[in-house]
Amino acid sequence: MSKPPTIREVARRAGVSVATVSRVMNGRGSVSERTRQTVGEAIRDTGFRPNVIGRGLKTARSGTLGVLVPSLRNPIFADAVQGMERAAEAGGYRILLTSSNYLPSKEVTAIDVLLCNRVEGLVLTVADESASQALDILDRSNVPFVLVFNPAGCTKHSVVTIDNFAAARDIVSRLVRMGHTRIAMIAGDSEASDRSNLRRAGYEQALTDGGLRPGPIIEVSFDSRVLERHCRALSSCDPSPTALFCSTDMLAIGAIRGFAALGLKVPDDISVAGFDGIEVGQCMSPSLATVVQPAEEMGARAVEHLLERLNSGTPATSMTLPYRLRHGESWARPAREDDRTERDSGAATKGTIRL
Amino acid sequence: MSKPPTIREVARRAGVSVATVSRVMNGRGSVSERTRQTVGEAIRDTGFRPNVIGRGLKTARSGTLGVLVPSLRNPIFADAVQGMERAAEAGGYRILLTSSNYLPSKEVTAIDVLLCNRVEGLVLTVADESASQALDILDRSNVPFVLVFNPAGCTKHSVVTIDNFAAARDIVSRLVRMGHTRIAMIAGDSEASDRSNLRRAGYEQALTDGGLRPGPIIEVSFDSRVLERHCRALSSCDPSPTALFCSTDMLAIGAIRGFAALGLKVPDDISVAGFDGIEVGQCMSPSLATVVQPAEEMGARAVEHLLERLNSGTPATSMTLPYRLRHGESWARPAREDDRTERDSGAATKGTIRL
DNA sequence: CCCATCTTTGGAAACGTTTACATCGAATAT
DNA sequence: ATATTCGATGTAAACGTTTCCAAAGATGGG
Repeated sequence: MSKPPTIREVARRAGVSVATVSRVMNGRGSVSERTRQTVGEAIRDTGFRPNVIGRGLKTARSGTLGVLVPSLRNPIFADAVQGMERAAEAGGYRILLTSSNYLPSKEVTAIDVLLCNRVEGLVLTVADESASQALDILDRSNVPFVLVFNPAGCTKHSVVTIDNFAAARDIVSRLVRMGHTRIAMIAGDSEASDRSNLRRAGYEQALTDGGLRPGPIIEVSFDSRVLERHCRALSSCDPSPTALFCSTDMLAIGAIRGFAALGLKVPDDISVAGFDGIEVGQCMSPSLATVVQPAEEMGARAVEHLLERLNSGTPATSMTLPYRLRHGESWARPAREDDRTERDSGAATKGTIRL
Repeated sequence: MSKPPTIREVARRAGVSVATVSRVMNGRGSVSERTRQTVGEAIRDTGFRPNVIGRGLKTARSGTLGVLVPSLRNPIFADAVQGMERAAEAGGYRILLTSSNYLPSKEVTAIDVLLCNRVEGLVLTVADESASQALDILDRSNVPFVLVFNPAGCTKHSVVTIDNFAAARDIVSRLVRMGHTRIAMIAGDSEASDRSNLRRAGYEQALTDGGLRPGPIIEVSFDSRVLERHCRALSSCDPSPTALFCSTDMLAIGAIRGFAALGLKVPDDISVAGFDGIEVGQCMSPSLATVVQPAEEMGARAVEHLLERLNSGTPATSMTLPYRLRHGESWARPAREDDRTERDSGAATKGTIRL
């Protein structure tokens, strides 16, 4: 376990001072061609790798960005992190990765750890922007940060997001225009997510616009994978919904699976629409109709904006990227004639079901 | 942009020396209860956060682990990284994340960056263990590392993996026992992956064991998403295969999608089996029959083993975790009677097709 | 009451860099 | 030839910690 060589050993070997070696490495200051060569050889011979910790201490720059996401197990975040990594690498930065598992308490400790590591900036997704203790800490910290996915609530923060409300409204409107009248929703636990709330509001707006009543809404814990129970509850409503909007693709996929387990066919028996646009959605059968968030791009843009703030002092800015609807085989016009014509007949189950 | 407070300011505020503050923070050395209180208050008042860079320089410990994976866009790696993050956090370590996009050249530069950052250890997945320049660099570096997913080739490295050969053989044997006689394979670019090669070997072994000839093998670029072309090529073989084994779930999902686009039903017209066990596989319809790698656990175990080597000097060790077969709706007995009985009739297309 | 021991504390060096400043020789301008 | 400038290089301080060592005060046994 021999220690790696230091700049001092390189200097000794090249017969110059450490300052000169440093100048050669960073290309700053003037160095004669001859010494530049000599030093270069010494670096190669010794296998010297500059210690960025030592450098960071002196320059007060760590060269790292902190990233905090709820979980990499949801591809939407994995994709975003992939984009962040790409952009960070392009900018010469490294990524310190943490995850919160959707727990606000872990958000706080993670932020704390990242700040101790003197990340130069952060990109993060919090459960609820308006009530995040983690953001309070960050606000006090003087370290610039960019939120991803979180809605652009207040203008003082940099945010890269899409219009969750409009997107949800749009896709649910599609269902309405297809002729669906009883449209249910499965929403991720709303306490845990400001996004989920906005999507739910968009859903309700679309129904109102269409002269329909919000159908049953089922709230599920955020990382639910098994949704048979919830699907059963939906299908046993009378009359049962002909369409279902889920606040994330992961939930939508679970729901399609749940319906299948109950012997219900999607979209023949019920249409399903998701939200996120994760890649597997379009690879499965039926392919998932959904709102596509450009997750990887969002991650990349977030980092790019962060680096601009860091390097050029650009002010904090919010970016609302375009989303798009992706059509899929998971939705269709309702099968039965009466489902297609009936409007606001009043029988739809209302209110929120908690399971 | 005021600088964060340093230990010196805390010391001044508490009226003690920096040494004492350091002792309070680290709980080392003896400090009277009274000063411990005073210092604690000073820390809280100033909002002091110890600068781990300064600490790292002195202690020669960065508190970070480097992680290198091909891409987070494949959930198998995202899951593994999630496991690594969890284990690292539990051990008081941070994760420096890089990705290679399956490019050996990026593997090298990423490793270099991580070493400059003085990671205390690494967890990585390389394209090909036996020919990885990145591993050569690491071998020379004295920094302990653990491979994940890569086959346990030589014993000198720590590896956390499954038996790729046996797993592939087992799942393909299932297809054979179901009665399939013409079983094709779609394999990720074998130059890029030692795993893919092993899985292919397992596939061939299963067929040989069953007295069958290897069917057509199609090699595709590793990150292929669109597989219609390849599916078309398979279905136009005469006689066409009744089953398909894919070297990753992502490929299998793409293939199922591809067949659907051609109007072919899985498993009615062709059975499909995957490899990896990513979560979405069991949520889609048809659910994907596959080999399940415990990705998250593998990541966690890799980090745990690494930390043990780091902290207790445990020697490098290989860990081959159990895999399991997950049955799914994507496979079934072949439909036509002749497909079920025919053995080695010799008509199966042979050799590797490159698309 | 003194010496030995132990607890508590502070001073200062070190970790590996960068960089402001000083130095020195050579080249250019006058 | 001298003054001036400039290029190349070295010296040393600084970044924020930890930790070795010494010192000072407290405690207690004799």
